[in-house]
Amino acid sequence: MNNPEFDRQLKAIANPHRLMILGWLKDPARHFRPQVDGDLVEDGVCALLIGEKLSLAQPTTAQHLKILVDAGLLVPKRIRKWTFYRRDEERIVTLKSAIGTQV
Amino acid sequence: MNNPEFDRQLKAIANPHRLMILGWLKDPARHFRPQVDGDLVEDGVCALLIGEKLSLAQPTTAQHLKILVDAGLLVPKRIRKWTFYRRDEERIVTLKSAIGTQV
DNA sequence: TCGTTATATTGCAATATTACGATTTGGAAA
DNA sequence: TTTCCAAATCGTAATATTGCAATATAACGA
Repeated sequence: MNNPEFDRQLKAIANPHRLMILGWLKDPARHFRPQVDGDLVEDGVCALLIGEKLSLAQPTTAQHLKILVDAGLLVPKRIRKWTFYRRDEERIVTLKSAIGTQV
Repeated sequence: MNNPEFDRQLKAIANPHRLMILGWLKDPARHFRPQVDGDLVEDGVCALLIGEKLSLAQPTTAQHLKILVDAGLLVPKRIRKWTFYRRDEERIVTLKSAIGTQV
């Protein structure tokens, strides 16, 4: 019943900015301009572009991304100078299913 | 996209104590002893019994219940001296569906 | 009316969350 | 190496959340 990871995931999605990030990353090509390095879909979206769209300072964006990564909902991938983020669809499906049974 | 009610509902379920309340109220007869007034299923569960099971002070329990009621997930019903709480299954289904599409 | 019981409200402390500026780290280019 | 850029971390302020004690309100019963 008392599942710390589940609780961390619920807290992770209980924020409008982080919900927006998750929403945009469902279809990166639709929401972000092409990147020089890293494929939008394969590798994910550069933290810089996400922060730009959020209109939040860089450390704040980094913090939100960390919360989503720590919750297991996003996968980070470092390529050269940048960190790209994509959804972990499997974990997200599992989370939704847990919400379905536990809420 | 920016839906204040949806955000309030996500915050409401992002707490272990409130998750427990929602879980117990799925099958009140399984988790609570019979009540003198008010049918466990029809009317809901008395705040006293919920607080007892939570092992939290009465004002804290009342606060958690208020957050769930304000989010539209619980329905309160005052009968005589007591307030009974039951799940608003319709709103909860709608919330789950919104999580399904928005997360 | 008075006392008791159940719930709600208020005030407050401890902690968590969210935001930012400043600084550090890691990698790439000059 | 030095410089530059992206990201991460640190320190801190503002605000929100969570808990409790004290008190108020509402409903009942004697």
